Amino acid sequence: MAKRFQAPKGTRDLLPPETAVWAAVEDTARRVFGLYGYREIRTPLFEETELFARGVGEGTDIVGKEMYTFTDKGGRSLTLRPENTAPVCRAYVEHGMDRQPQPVRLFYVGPQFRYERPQKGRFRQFHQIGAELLGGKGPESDAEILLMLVRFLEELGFLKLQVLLNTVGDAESRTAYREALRSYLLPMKERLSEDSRRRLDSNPLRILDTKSADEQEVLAGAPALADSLTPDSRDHFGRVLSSLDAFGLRHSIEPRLVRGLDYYTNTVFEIVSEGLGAQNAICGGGAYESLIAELGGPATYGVGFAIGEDRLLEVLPADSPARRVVPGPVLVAAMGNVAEQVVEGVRGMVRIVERLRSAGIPAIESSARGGRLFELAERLGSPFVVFIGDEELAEGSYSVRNVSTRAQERLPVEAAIARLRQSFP
RNA sequence: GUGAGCGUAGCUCAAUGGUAGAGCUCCGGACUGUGGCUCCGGCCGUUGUGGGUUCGAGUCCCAUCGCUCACCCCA
Repeated sequence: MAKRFQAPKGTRDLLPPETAVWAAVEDTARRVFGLYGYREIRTPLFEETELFARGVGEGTDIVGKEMYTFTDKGGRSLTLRPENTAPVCRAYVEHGMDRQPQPVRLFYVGPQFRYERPQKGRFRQFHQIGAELLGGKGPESDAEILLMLVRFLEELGFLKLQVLLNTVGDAESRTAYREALRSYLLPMKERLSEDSRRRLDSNPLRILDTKSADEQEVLAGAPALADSLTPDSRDHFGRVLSSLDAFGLRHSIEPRLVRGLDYYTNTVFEIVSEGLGAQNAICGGGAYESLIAELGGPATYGVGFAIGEDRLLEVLPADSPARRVVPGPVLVAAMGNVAEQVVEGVRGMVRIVERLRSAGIPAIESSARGGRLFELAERLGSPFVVFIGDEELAEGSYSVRNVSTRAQERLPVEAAIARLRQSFP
C-alpha cells in the first residue's frame, strides 16, 4: 500500500460541519467590524524576515525561536507571518495610506504561523481575526477598538466578558521603570529562575507576568510600573479608562499584564477564557506609537488586537448564533416507474434538481429508498424530501415531505418551489 | 528546546508473552409510493515505524515518528 500522509505537526484539517461555524464567526466579524467602518486587508502569508525582526522585536520569543523562515530561490530570507500587525503596518506605509483620511481602519482574517510545540489551544498554523486602527488620536482610539472587540464577542454569545487592561507606558516611562525594577530585583537574583535572570538584562518587564508562585512572591514588593509613568502616559491611561467608563464597558486593571511583543506602548489588553488549559488568552492587543515610524513611515499612532480564532471556537458558547445549524440540501427521490427508467430517469431527476437550484434551493438527488432515505435526510440536515413519481410527473407536481413534522403535500411545481424556498432565505 | 502520558480497522474499543477480534460506519444485495429500519453478503490491519530480547512480541526493552498535556511563550 502506498504511503499515507497526515497533516504536518501542529496543523490540522478543519472539516464540515465545523467549518460552517468558522465561516459564521468570520461573517460576524466582517459585519460587526463593518459597523465601525473597518475594511478588510489581506496581506501575503510571507514577508521579508527583516520586517518581523524589526517590527515584532529581536528580543521576543516569536522572532528568537518561533519563526518559519526560509530562503527562496532568489536567495531572499522570507518568513511565514507569525502575526499580522507588522504586515498591516508595512502595507500602510508601502501604499501611502497616511494620505487617506485618517484614521485608517483595517481588519484581517487568516492563518498565522509559529514554530512551537503544539498543545491545547496552540498550533503551528493558527488563525487570527484582528483589527488595526492607524493614524488615530490615542486614548479614544484605544477605547473605540475595545468597544468594537467586545461587541463582536457579545454577538457571538459571550456574556459578562472581562477585559484585562494595563499600561506599559511610553518609551520614557519604560526606561525609567526598567531601571527601578532591575535595582529591586538584582539583590534577589538567586530567587529568580534562570529565564528570569536572563530577562533582567534583556527585558525585565517580562518577569512581571511569571506564573511561578515563588517569583510572584519576590515580585510582591516590587515597585509598580504605575509609579514610573510619565505624566503623558498617566494621562493617556486615565483617558482610556474614563472613556471605557463612559461607554459602560466593564474592565479590570491587571498591573502585571505585560505583553510579549516589543511594539506595544501605553495601553495593552487581553481577554481570557476558561476551558483552554494553560493557553487561556483568546485575544490580545494594545497600542503602538512607534512601529510605523520604525517601518519607514511617518510617526503614526496605532492600536489593534488579534483574536485567536482556534481558541475562540474552542470556547464558543453552545448557544452561540454562530452555531446555528445551516439546513442541508433538499433530497429529491424518484419513485415507482420513474426510478426504474434508469438513464432517462436519472436525467429527468437532474433536470428537476437543477430547477430547484436555480430557484435558490440547495438540492441533491438520492437513490436511497424507504427508511434509508430519511436516515440520510437526518444526517445531512435536509429539511425536506421531494418525491417524484409517475403521478407527480403526469400532473406537474412535487410531493414535498417535511422531514421533522412528517407532513407531506403534493403541490404544483411552482407552489412546491415557493414552499421549499421558505426554508432557504 | 525541556518533561510526562499515549499510539491496534475510517470511529469507539477488546485480545494473560501463544491463531489479531467486536460494535458502529462504509460498499453491495433483498426491499422500490414513504421513517430513523430489518435480513444477507463484502471491504478495512505490515498492531505508527525500525531494531532488540524470546521457541514465539499487539503485549517486554531501545530508538524514532506522531498525538496529547505541561514548561517556555503566545492567539
